[in-house]
Amino acid sequence: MSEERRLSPVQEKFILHWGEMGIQWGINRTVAQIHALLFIAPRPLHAEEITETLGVARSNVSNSLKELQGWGIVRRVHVMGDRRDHFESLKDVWELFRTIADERKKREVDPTLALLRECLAESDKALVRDSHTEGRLRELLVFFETTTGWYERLRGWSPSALSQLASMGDRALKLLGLGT
Amino acid sequence: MSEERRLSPVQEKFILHWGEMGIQWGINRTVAQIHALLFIAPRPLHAEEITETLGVARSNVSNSLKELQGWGIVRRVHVMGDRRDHFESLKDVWELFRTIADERKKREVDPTLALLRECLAESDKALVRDSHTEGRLRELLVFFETTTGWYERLRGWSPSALSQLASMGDRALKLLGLGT
DNA sequence: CACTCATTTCTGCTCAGACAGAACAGGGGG
DNA sequence: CCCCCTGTTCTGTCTGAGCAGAAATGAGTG
Repeated sequence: MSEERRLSPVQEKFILHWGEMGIQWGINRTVAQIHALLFIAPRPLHAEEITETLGVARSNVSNSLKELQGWGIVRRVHVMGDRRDHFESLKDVWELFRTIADERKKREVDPTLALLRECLAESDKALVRDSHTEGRLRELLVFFETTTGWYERLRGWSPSALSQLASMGDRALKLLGLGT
Repeated sequence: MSEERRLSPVQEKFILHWGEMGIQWGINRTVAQIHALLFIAPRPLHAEEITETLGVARSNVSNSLKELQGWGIVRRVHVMGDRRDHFESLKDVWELFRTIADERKKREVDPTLALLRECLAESDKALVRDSHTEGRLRELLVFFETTTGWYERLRGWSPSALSQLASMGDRALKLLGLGT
């Protein structure tokens, strides 16, 4: 029973903060906390450990883990000699955030693109044209198309390439003849 | 009374979608809907119009407008010969999202950076070092430092420079000798 | 084939955030 | 100077997400 792994003050602080951050970004607090715990855990944890460590109900942990797996940032692993499922987070930070970004794009940006195209199509065949609204929506569409196109190219680049590019800063722009 | 401006189906569709999107990103539905309405409105609207158009309480509109102003994406304007406050959204899409990104960075990313540094500092002087947690947090810190540094450089660039860079795609990388 | 252990699903409760309506404040204009 | 128009703040209600505990499912073992 109760291996009772106590969190260090630093760990607790981080997990609590991560939970609050989650809320700001539309992610359930417990889900975010569990992810934070798995992220700093030195080994895969099983549900019972999570339950005890965070003080939430087992069912809550179960559902939250399912959601995290749905996001693709937590996966089930098996530990030899233990029947229980264990869970671990993606550990590579770049991969982690790329995965989250991919998923958010799929869930939120793509449907928005679809909706904007739909709206513009309907607007086209409407009896009373509303060119102002149309213009606004078109600008939004261009924005999302441009940025997602950009993201899709970027996401394939290696972290090192990205960070090199970042560290080059404005020099990169000059090289490319894109100075402001 | 009741100028009763009715929304077109397209407008309604867009506003409702924008509201749902808001929720996904941790923004109140009504707040997002009001923003959507102001974004597509051809002229500044006063609170009463918003109340009627969206069918929400006046107080709700008042508070939501205050929040939108806090985000810096809606501002009060005065219309000649009308004592009532009128409100309009930022119309330039790039500026709009840059403003939102700036604000989210200030509210969420910067505090996270501060917290991670705090955690690492505390971890440094702890009696029992937890090098694993420390490592994870350090990686997160590097990630946030890198990406925010990158954002801070990028945010000054003109939309046209950004879209040119995007359209260049991988060629840009090759030019910079950063190919994967 | 029953029993145990692990996990998921179901059910109902709880509470925080969202909201409406009322009360309040104030500032022009008649 | 008073009253009306506009906007804000306050207060109570309500809804839905979040959650705990119970029940159900399943999987492995003796």
